[in-house]
Amino acid sequence: MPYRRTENVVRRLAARHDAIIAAARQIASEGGLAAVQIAPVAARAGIAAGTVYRYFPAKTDLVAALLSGMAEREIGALRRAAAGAPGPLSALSAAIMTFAARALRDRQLAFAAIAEPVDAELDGARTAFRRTLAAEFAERIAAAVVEGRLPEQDSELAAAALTGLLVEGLIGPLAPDASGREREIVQSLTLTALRALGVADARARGLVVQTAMPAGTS
Amino acid sequence: MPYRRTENVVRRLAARHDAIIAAARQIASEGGLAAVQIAPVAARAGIAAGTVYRYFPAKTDLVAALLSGMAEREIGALRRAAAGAPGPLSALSAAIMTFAARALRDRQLAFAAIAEPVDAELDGARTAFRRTLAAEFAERIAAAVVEGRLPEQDSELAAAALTGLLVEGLIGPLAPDASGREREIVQSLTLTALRALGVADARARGLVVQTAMPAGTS
DNA sequence: GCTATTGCTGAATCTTGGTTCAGCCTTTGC
DNA sequence: GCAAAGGCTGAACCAAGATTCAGCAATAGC
Repeated sequence: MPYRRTENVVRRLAARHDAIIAAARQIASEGGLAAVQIAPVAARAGIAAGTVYRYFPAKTDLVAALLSGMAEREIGALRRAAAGAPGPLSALSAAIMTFAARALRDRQLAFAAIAEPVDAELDGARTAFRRTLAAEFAERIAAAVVEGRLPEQDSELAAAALTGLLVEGLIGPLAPDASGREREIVQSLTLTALRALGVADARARGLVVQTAMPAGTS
Repeated sequence: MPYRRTENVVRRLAARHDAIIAAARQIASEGGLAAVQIAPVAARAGIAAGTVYRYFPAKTDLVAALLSGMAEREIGALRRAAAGAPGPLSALSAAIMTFAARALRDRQLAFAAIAEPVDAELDGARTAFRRTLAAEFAERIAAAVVEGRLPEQDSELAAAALTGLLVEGLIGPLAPDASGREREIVQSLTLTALRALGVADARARGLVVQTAMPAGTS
């Protein structure tokens, strides 16, 4: 019984799996989710179209893998940003600003992941992303409410509204052209977002200023 | 030269034109924009599929007609609601509440018109709707800012954010189930929206209370 | 080098749904 | 009732793109 799937092969398979997702991400970043088609992804990954199906049972699964990976990194970034904050309110503020800044950094990709119109099958994967994001916000809102730093409110509803506010203001079709004034937009929108949640004087409290447009990776 | 397109025929043609749009609206209201397909629309309108193309050059045009009609009615409703208000702030508040209440009344249709994922061709028609709505809000925000009733802000950006806030809170995939508590959600979201724009004490000022969930038509 | 096993290829197939059009039907004006 | 001019029909056509699969290639173990 020759051929026993050696360590070597396993590594190669895993690498290819990741290469496919990476190719999909690149393409999404350039042309949106609509451009994520099997043939181009395969071409970019340097394999044949049929091979994709040895790694993902259907295109939906590929997209789901791509998006869940992104969601994970995104949530991680929010948490890291919030972790250093002294209180629930500044943690929330940091999370909001981080999300905003990152979304503007790769707007096309963010649009693809969150807002771009796609057909129903893919939308499931997409909604999961949105839901994850909103859940993260909801938790922080609830925490701030409990500690009396925010007025009483339905944290789920508020988180949904917050997500919509940020998405539409940053990356939706109505969002203004941000090139060159990213920082201004991030600050302005964060201010609006915090006001929506019930922070009357975010600026005065120094919740909005301490930002740096991250330019790094991940 | 017989057949001269009599008044009678013209009426019938116009009626059929409207019937097609009406059929499309019904179907969208039941199954979303994705369900608006030529064959079902034709069937519901009582005509053959090919006939639709005698009235609309392409499906996109049918959808555009449907949406622009809806947008017109929607904007009209907002304006009527705002017209009776004593000042720019209460006009804005009335517009927001009206939009929210109407959206919840036919959520599926509102979702189809504003938020449902669709493919790119249709999205143009859809974005127009959204843009119209945001423009209406932007104007009212700008007016309130000029009169010093709202803090200085970029009214375009604020309007985009406001639209996103309302859409996601009311009809997007993250929106909570509203059945039975429409009024509560409308009020809560309006409060949040007004806070976002810089109204610290909307409730105290009586900007949020005077509502009636409209149950009528149009 | 040989063979069993697995991986890869990419052209052919399928599916979905918009769009077309040759032929039939209806209306008009006489 | 008749001819001309549209209008209507719906089956056939087409395009896009996901998915399949028979044949070829590579690898492991000997």
